[in-house]
Amino acid sequence: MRAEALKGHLDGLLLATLEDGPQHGYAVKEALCDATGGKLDLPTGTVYPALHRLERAGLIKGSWSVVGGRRRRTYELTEQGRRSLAGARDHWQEFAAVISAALGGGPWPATN
Amino acid sequence: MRAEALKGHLDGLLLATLEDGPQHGYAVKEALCDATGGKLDLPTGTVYPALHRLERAGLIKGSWSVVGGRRRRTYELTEQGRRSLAGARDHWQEFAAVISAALGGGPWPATN
DNA sequence: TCGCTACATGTAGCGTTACTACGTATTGGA
DNA sequence: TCCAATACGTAGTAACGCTACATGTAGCGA
Repeated sequence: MRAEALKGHLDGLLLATLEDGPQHGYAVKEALCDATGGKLDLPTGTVYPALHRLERAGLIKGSWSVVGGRRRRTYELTEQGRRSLAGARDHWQEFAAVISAALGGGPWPATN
Repeated sequence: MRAEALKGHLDGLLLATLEDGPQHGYAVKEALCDATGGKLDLPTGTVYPALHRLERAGLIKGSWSVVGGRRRRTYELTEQGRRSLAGARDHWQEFAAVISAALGGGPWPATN
């Protein structure tokens, strides 16, 4: 699955991945891949810039560490990031309902 | 609702609007607005270029006419457009399921 | 020891696409 | 007469995920 259609939704996915505890960038990518059964295998050139963007926006907070000789940048949600994640979920619900309604052709539960 | 998050999904919506019969551009925009309870009120600067794009791609076919002194460009689905619409619906179902799974936090019926 | 793979991070430049802002023109109502 | 709605269009901008590349370590097999 191409992530091109993700435009505007990727941030929420990354935040959701960090919800259960701090992760470093590579682990976030892997977790996202696992959570979707390998259907969302994002290139690192997508993940890292997105994480930088989230950090600049104050939604996540990163810190360097070294594990097994490899440097890692571990990210965790900020309070603002947690609120943003809740907003992203609401937004997604509405977005999905709207698109499903307009796209039609399939029985999608538009009720919410 | 901003259409920014639409990236990659708008084409399918436009095709779906034309599925029940030919429409001119402005009517497509209005129909999309109605179908979503006013939540998807696209600017004309989004709709017209998108229709041109779809026509160039051979998914819709346009023809000029004059109604009530106003010129209209009426579009209808091509056979290729019909197939593309079916593909867009499939793609949306999978996309929505994947995002819902990864975003979590809400009971979304991933079964379909 | 050499080379490969996985891990781990990063940047530069590109392409797509929806957006804003504007321009043109007709009809019809205030 | 002015303005809103209808109806079409383009130019330029911005966002953002992508490709491609660069860097470096750890661990394994040949």
